[in-house]
Amino acid sequence: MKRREFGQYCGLARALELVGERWALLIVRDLAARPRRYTDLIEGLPGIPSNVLSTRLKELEQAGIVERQVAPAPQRGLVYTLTASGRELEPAILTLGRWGATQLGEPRPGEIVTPESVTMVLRASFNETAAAGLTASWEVRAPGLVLHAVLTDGKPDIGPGPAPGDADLVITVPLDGEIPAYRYLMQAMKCGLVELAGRRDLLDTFTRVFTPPQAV
Amino acid sequence: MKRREFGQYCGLARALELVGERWALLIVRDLAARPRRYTDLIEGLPGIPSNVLSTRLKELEQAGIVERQVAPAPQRGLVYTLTASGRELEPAILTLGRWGATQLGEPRPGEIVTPESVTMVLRASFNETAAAGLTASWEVRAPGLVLHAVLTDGKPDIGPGPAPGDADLVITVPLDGEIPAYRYLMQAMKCGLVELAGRRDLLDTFTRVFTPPQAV
DNA sequence: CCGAATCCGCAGTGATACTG
DNA sequence: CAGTATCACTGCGGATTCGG
Repeated sequence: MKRREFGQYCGLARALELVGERWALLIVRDLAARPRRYTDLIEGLPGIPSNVLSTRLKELEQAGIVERQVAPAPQRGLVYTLTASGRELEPAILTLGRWGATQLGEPRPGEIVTPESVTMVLRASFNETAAAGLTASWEVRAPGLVLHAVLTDGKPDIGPGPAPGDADLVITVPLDGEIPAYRYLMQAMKCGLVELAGRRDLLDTFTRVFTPPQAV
Repeated sequence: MKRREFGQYCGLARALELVGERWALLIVRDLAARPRRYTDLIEGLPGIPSNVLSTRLKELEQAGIVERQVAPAPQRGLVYTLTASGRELEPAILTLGRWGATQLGEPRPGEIVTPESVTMVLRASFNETAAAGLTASWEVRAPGLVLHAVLTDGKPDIGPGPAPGDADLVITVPLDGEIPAYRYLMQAMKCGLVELAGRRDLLDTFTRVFTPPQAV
């Protein structure tokens, strides 16, 4: 399985050799949100051919970016996880995603939103300065979507699924239809078109902490 | 020329649709260093097929990332430049390149280094904190390579070619052979195996300003 | 059901040659 | 110098099949 090379001794070229193939960075993004099984990945990557996913996972495993593990406690089966160097890709993914977000425009027909993509946008929108020193937890709910964001002394834990323990504030965005994109979630929050349960004063904190300095 | 899509309303997916095709980000990297002509690009991207370069440039132009211009003063001809949104890709390129640099290992046989790639590594290595408030200029020379780095009150101008005006310090790295990779340049500087012309005290400043906090 | 492997048609790519 | 043109090849997309 000889991989195609760029012939340059350059960090960018090497990065593209390792994660530049089609679908590769999207797979890493999904795994950065949380460990996933093969079929979870298929579901979160609309239209990926199963043979391509299989090939990418092997390449990423060989590159030391992805690990294949037997799932721990309840559900057994195989899960794919990022290794340490895979996790170090997160800043690159977030930075590239921030740029892409400026090019998004309106959703095109058929384009979907997944919990993993919203998770990464939420991480990309995290404003370290605004969060400094804060401790609080939120749970965001919308159709097909539950996310948690926990701040511990300014350090974020942002991911899909409910907050561990009880969230200080549960924000429910009462929209219809499919999973809404992050921008529509934030729009609803800033207009107050949300249902709150818990410390209502933390809604404003949330929008400030999850709006990047340069805006998305 | 229908472009392949990922079917996700997500910044990362959109970014990959726009600059995820083979060679695209390397072309953007070369143009981020300085405007280049078609044949300059061919020369700086070892092994790129000319038809692929041609196709990519058209796609990038249509995406509003690259502009085709008639060269200004002396040499006439066509040059390709980044648009504003193309220039906004630079943080993403630098971040991805920093990750790739951690995966580089030793140069593989036949891998080359180009002035554009070294320029981008120099920009990626810039340490804003260490540079704060400084004003100074350097010129780095090595076989096949001349770079300038100008600091004005902490603001960097880093690119290929000699410094505008006279550099405060000219650092010549006396190596043989092809263009050396950035890491070898820095190694030589930190060991003092360089020739200096100008304010010799600025050598140490240079190595501090161009070593990122987490090291490359 | 999960986790793939296999087969096929086609589009994107690589290599080379050629042209305004 | 700045690209087209041609053609072989391979990776990708789509579907189906297969073993645990």
